[in-house]
Amino acid sequence: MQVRVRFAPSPTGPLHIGGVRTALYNYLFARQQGGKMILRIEDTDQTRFVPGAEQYIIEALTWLGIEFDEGVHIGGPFGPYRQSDRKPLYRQYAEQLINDGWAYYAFDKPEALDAKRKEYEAQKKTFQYDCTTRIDMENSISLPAQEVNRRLDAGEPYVVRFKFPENIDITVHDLIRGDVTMNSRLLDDKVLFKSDGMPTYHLANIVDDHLMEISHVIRGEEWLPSAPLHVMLYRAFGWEDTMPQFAHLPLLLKPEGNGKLSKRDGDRLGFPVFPLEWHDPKSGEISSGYREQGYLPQAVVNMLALMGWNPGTEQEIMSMEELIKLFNIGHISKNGAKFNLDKAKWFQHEYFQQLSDEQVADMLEKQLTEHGITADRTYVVKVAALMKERITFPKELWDTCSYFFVAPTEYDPAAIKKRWKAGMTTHMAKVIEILDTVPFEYDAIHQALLEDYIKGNELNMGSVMNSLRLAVVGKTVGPDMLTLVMMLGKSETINRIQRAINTIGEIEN
RNA sequence: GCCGCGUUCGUCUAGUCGGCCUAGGACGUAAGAUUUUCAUUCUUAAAAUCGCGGGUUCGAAUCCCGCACGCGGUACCA
Repeated sequence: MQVRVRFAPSPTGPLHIGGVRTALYNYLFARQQGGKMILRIEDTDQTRFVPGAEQYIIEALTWLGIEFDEGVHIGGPFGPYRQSDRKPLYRQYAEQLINDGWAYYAFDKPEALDAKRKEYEAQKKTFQYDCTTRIDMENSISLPAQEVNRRLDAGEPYVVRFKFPENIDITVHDLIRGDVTMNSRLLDDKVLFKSDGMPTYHLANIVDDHLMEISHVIRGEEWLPSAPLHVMLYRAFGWEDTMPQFAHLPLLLKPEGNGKLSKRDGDRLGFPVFPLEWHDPKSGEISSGYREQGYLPQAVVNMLALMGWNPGTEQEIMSMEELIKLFNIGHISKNGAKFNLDKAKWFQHEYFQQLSDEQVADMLEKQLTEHGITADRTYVVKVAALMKERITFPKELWDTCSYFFVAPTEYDPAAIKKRWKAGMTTHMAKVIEILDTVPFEYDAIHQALLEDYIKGNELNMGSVMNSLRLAVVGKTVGPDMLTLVMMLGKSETINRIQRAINTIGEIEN
């Protein structure tokens, strides 16, 4: 049997990171099984449509390297792949269910249903449209056939509801959780077909999954409660023998406390919950994205893959290719996972280190341009190589290595206090003298400055070298001091030291 | 309320049909080593009486029952 899986988001806004994980798991499974990955847009709720959301979804998954074989953006033999484009298709299936006694027309107005719910609520009960209450409502079961036909002919709005059998156990076999059984008595007669002529999710997803020959439905746990309905639908249509297998994924939880990860949490705790930055077309609100924060797509993929799944070994760093090889549904965990920012950063750091010097140089060059600086490519690459291991995000580049390109204009007061001791101006003047007289080569300077001058005079290595660093860099962080001096060149280094001597001056302590 | 799912170090988790678990790894944390500084790297440590209570068994994190807690669902939303 050909494995065919689908990712079926609703274009109601930016794709949530939990949705991204669902897409990823579908993708990994499809690739590993040599199957097909399909993108289907579930836009049956026209009131929730958000412009740009569909494009966002495609762009986000493309950025992450999650590719499709068929879908709304590339077509395929089972199209169309947007449910609104399949609208004419669904009515006949709803009618088929009615004709076979699996569904019925219901004419209840939304206000009438609301009133009913309130009435029940007043008695501390919950109204449910089911086998015990449908006889009291306005539908083709409670109303005489004549009346039903009259209303239909008169064009009265109606919905189609599923007619759950009264008391049967329905078992859903879930690949992650095993058998889950629910009794039909507790399930309500869900609306299958809405009065606006569109199907609900329940009808559309069964019809489409069947027509598109989907073999495995891998989706979020929030669908588990309605899975029995879906199983019943397959049964009602007579498609049970080709029904897809189900796997309900655990939820992604917020980092603190409990509950589903939401947009708010991300903004509050300083990490994105969306793959890409999102500009809300209505409110104008901007939500940050992993891409814009500088996360590498491989890092996001790797991190997401391990939130709810593991390869069964202790390996944690895995490329997409390895994930595809190693992925298996059996190792998906049952419990929800809390998002952990530190771990996300760790993955990012790991993948950032795998970048080539050239790639980091590209990032750095872009930032230099923003600061109006042009520099020699070879020099930029050298800086990139030196700085790479010290940072996690591209945006840290400029802040941590600007001194390679511009002289410091101020000196860290804390560092002055700690390192610039009495007599330091004399030592710095001596450093200038050494740089000026000794051949400007790493080993020669090293010998003259570190060995002969500092060690020879039993000076404090930490103090002198850090003061030198303070003078040249402006603060006491950075790569190997002499490497830096060699890169800056003789005159630039001397100028910087001289300026520091003039600016900081002699300290008495 | 009702229904369903879940519950192992702070976090992600290993643990697949009971014994090799005096519960392993990773992130984070702490200490140390290396380094002229920072970062990296390396070493070590602390950290879960396996939600609680009962069983079953020679033996349970692993099986059964009850309870608690958390989450999800309970829309003409997906």
